[in-house]
Amino acid sequence: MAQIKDVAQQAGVSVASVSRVMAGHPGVSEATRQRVLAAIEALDYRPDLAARRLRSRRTDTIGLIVSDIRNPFFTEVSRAVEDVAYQHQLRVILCNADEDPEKEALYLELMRDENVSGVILSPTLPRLARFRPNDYSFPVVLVDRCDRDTVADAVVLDNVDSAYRLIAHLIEQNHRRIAFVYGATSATGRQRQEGYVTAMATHGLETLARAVPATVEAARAVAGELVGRQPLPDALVASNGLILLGLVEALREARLRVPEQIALAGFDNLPWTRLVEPGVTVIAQPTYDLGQATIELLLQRIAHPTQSVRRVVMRGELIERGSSARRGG
Amino acid sequence: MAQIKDVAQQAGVSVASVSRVMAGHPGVSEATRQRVLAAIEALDYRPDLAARRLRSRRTDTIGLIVSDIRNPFFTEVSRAVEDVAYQHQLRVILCNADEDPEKEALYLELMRDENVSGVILSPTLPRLARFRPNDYSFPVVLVDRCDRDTVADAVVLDNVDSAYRLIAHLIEQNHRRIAFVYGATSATGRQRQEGYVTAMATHGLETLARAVPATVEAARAVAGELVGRQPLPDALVASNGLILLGLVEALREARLRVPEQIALAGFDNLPWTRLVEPGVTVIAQPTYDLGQATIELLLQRIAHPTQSVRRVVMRGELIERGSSARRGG
DNA sequence: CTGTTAGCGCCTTCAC
DNA sequence: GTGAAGGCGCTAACAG
Repeated sequence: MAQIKDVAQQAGVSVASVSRVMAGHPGVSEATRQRVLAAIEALDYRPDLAARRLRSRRTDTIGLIVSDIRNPFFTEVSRAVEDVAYQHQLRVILCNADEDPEKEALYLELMRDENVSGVILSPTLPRLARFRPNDYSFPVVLVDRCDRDTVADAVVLDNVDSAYRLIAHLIEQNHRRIAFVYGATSATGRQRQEGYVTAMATHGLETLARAVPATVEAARAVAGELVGRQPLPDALVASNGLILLGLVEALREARLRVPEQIALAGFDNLPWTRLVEPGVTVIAQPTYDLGQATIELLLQRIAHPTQSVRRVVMRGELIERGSSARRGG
Repeated sequence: MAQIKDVAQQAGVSVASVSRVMAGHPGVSEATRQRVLAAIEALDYRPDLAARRLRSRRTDTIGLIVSDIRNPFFTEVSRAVEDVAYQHQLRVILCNADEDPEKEALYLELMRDENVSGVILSPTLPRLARFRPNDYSFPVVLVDRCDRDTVADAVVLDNVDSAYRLIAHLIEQNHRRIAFVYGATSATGRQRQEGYVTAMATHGLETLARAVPATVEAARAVAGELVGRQPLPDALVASNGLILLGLVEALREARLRVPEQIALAGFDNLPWTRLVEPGVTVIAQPTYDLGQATIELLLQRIAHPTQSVRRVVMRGELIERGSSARRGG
C-alpha cells in the first residue's frame, strides 16, 4: 500500500505538498498540484484514515442510534441520514438499541470511544426524561422522540396535533366510543395519547386508553380484551404501525367487520394499510424528510457548536380510507 | 480526556504496563494489575481507537453493504449481523447500495479506505458476474446472492428449489397457466425463475415469465398487462416481496377475486401477506438465521484466511394460505 | 509557494 | 516483571 511519502517521492515534492493537495488547501502552484495528482493516480494512493484521524483529531463519522431497525419508520430515516451523510463525506455508524436502555448506553459509550463528530438518537423513555446535551462529549440531535421541556436539538412529528386530528376525524365520522392503544415505552406514544385525550375531552367523550409494549403481540392481546367489552367500542386507534398491525390481527380473530361493526385508524402509512380491505385510515409521517432534516440539523450543530437550540416539527398527514367510514346513517 | 500516560502516572507504573493490562497480556504482577485497573477506573480512561488502529494496523470493523435497506429482508439480515458483530466487539459500517453498481463500487472503495477486517455483500448482478474474492484487500462473504459457479464464501436460500416447490404446490392445486414475475436485477430473481421454468417443464406446462425492475410500480404495470390477456392466467407468482405487493395492487385494480378468478403466491413472508384477504401463499426465508450464518462465516474466514471456500444454503419454507386454494372442484 | 519536522496516542520490541 | 523508546502514517505549524 503506497503511502504519502511514496507519492511525495514520485512527484518530486515534499509530503506537505501532497497533504495540501489532498486537503484542497490553497497556496499550491498548479504545476505542483498536477504532479501530485499524477503521482497519486499512478500509485493508486489512498490516505490511511486511522493515521489521519489520529493526527487531525476528527473522525468525520457520525453515529445513528435507532430504537428498532425493524420499524420501517427508522429504516426510512436511516436511508435519508445515510444519503445526506455520504454526500458530505461522512461515515455513518448505525446502531440498533432495540428499545433497551442498556444497549442504548452501550452504544453511546461506543460513540464516545469512536470519537464521532455527532450523534443522531431516538432515545428510550428513561434517557429522554433526563436528557442534557452537555452530558455528551459530542453534539446530539434527537429524532422522533422529544418531550415538550427537553432542551435539545430535535426533529419530530407534531404528535399531539396529529393524534388530535385523527381522533377529531373519527368523531366527525360519528364514532363515539373510541379506544386508544399506545406504546408505553416511547415519548411518541405518550404524546399521541395526549392528543387523543384532548380530542375526546374537547368533545365531551370518555376516554379508553391502554398502554402496551410496542409489539404486535402485546397490541393484539390488549385489543382482544377491548373488543370483548360491552358495549363494543365504535373504533380502535393505534399510536404506531406495529400496534396497528396487532389491532388488525385482533379484529380478524374476533371476526369483526371493519368499518361496519368497528372502525379502525392509526399512525404510519405502511404499504399494507392500503392493501387490506378496507384500507386503513392513518396519519402518514414524512419519514424521509424527517431523517433529512435531522442530519442537516446535526451538520449545522457541528459547524456551529454554540448556535441556539432548535427544534423542527413536521406535520403528519391524515389519509382517510375505508376503515374510518361514517358510522350509522 | 485521560490518556494512557495519565493512567501510568496515577498508578505509578509505565505506559507499557498499562497497555499490557488493557490487552490482558500475561506477565503482569497482580499488584500492578490492580493498581492499573484502579487508575483506569479513577480517570475513566478510554483508549483512543484511532491511535490503537494506527499502531496495530487493525480496525475490528466490518462492512455490510446491502442492496436496499428498505427491503425488510435486508433489515432483518442487518439486525442479525449487528447483534453478532457487537457481541464480538466488532463495529459495523452499514451501507445501502440501492441496487446501483456505482454506489456499490463507491462503498467497496470506502471499505478499503477504512481498512475493514471484512465485508458482507449482497452484490449487484454485474459485480456478481465477475466476482473474485481476490480482487479485494479484505475477506468478503456474499449474502442472499450467489451464482452456481461463483467461487466465494456465501450464505443463500435454496432459490431454485424453493421456487420449484412453490410452483409444484400451485400445480398440485390444479393451477396450470402460471405466470411468473421476477426481479431482473438480482441473481435471486433469476434463480427463482429457473426453478419456475423447471417445475413447469417437468409438468409439461408452458411458461409465461416477465422480468421487471424490482419495484412495486414496475411489477404492478407488468401484472396489469398479464391479467389483460386472454385466457386469463390461473395464477400469478412473484419472485420477492416487493413484486408481490405490485401484483396484489394490480389484482385490486383489475377487480379480480383471489383465488376464485386468479391465484397468487410469492416469496417473503411479510406481515401483510397474512393480513390481506385471503392470505397470500409464500416461501418464507429464515432471514435472521441467514444474517447470523453470514457474519459467523465471515468471522471464520477472518480467523482462517486460507480455509477452503464454503457455501451455506438454507431452505425456504412453504407457507400455504388461501391465495393458492385449489382450482375448480 | 514549498520543505522540514514535531507530534497525534498507542503498542511492542528490547533491555534490564 | 517492568520501563524506555521507537515508530504506525499523517497533518499542520513554522521556517525559509
